[in-house]
Amino acid sequence: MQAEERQSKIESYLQKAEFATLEELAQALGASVSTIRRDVAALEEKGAARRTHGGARLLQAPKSDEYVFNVRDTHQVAEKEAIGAACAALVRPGQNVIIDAGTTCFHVAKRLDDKVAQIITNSLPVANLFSGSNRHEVHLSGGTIYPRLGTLVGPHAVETFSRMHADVAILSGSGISGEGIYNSHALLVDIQRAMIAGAAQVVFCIDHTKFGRRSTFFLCDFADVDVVVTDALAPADLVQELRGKGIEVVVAPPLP
Amino acid sequence: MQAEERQSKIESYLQKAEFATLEELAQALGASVSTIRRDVAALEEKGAARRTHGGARLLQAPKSDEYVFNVRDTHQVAEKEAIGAACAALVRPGQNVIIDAGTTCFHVAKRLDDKVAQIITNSLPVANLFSGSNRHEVHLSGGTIYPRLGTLVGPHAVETFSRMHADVAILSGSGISGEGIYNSHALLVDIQRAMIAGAAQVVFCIDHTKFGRRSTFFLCDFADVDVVVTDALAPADLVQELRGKGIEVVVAPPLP
DNA sequence: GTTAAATTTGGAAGAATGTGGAAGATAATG
DNA sequence: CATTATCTTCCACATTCTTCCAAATTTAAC
Repeated sequence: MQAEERQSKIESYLQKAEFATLEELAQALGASVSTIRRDVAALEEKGAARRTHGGARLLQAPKSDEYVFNVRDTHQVAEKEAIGAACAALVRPGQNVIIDAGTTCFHVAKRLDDKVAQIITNSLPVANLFSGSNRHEVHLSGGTIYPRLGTLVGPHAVETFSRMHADVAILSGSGISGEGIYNSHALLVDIQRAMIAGAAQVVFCIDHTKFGRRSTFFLCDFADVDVVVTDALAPADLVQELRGKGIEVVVAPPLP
Repeated sequence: MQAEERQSKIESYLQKAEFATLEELAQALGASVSTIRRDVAALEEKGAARRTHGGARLLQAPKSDEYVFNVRDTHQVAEKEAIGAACAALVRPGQNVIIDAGTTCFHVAKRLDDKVAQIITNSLPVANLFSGSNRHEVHLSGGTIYPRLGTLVGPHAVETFSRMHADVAILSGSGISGEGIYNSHALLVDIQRAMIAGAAQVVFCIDHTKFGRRSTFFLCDFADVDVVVTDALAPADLVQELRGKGIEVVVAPPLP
């Protein structure tokens, strides 16, 4: 195996795990501890990881903070809370909703309260949020847990959504441009497409930092989208452009 | 485990518990009190926690959005912990296991550590337990959350298990008599039957208070059961009777 | 296609650091 | 004030790091 390939595998291992011992990495990649040590040193040099005694740790939050489920480390909390409140206000009492994984959608879930009775999600944090409540019926998709993010992924998850239907689907993405909406995780794209197909109304919650950005995977174009909820800092020209395409754009006012 | 990882785990433990004794942390993380003391000192240095006599406390009030599950639990804790340890000892490294919902099985899960790589469950607490670990692949069944218990039930859950296979299934019940094993929740019985059908070896963890009791629903007879794990207070005559039927009965010694 | 140079890899020896426990000092509790 | 628990400080031991070297692999040259 090439050194570069190994290093990129170490990176993605750390993306998932946050920490890893050299021993662990050596075993996972089939290389010696010495080699891994050198690789980790190179990654540190490059600024991609930090060396610790006995291992390595992720230096910075993974490239898309969107799916990291640690509220402490999240950015744009105020904006996301505002978006959460505005988006929850769009939901009419009694509707059943699909809620995507990710911090932005989690903030919507927090604001839903007793408005909705049925919730369908692939997010462990959302499931935990409602798990104690007997006023909600929560359907959790099956699937494999993506570590650290608490998101259920894989074919089971896709299948669940392709067989369920809801009045509203609340989703998020990691980029939005004139062409459509993007996401940075390949595993999530299939799931989100199934969510979109299964919902009568599709709402995307996207904070201003994602505007004008295209990330790795194209998710859908605007024909599939009914509403976009964003915050007050979203660029006015792009908002205007979206409205021109017939999308309802809700700009969430900052919360007091 | 490396120092940084341990410290980060201490942080998230404190997020859940707000306060923790060093003893408690040492036990939860499998390190000595001395080491934990040093870690907590480092966290204080960093400004992430505050040292107190005998333990550590969170600096700021816990964020309500944290990914939460209960650290402390219910009745017969000592017995359940003993059963958990004894049952986990039965699992051979590298096997993949199905884990049932319920507190007894949760204690087994806590003791599995790195022994198993693949875990299949319908329990939210078990899923949360492993959700941060990169060393485990956790498959969560789909289904509807049964509120109080954090258990996934319903046709989706049954279907998941009827399509998956494992080396060992670890289950619990609410009653055991000469005829077989019982459970008090109708919704769980179908799921447990699917778990049994999908596993090469079936292990039941049943504490002594359940012996000689029959509860509402008959789950299975002893033809389906390979091993029963119970605690030292289980009535000797019933244990003998089970052994007479060819069941391997493991009586867990009390933990020191 | 073969040989030589350069690079990468895996491992070993001593240095550095982390870990667990013990003894006495200090603080909490009744 | 006596008793218990916890803290500090220290030490032996274990793990990991650095540095070096030989073998293996890749690249370059002929």
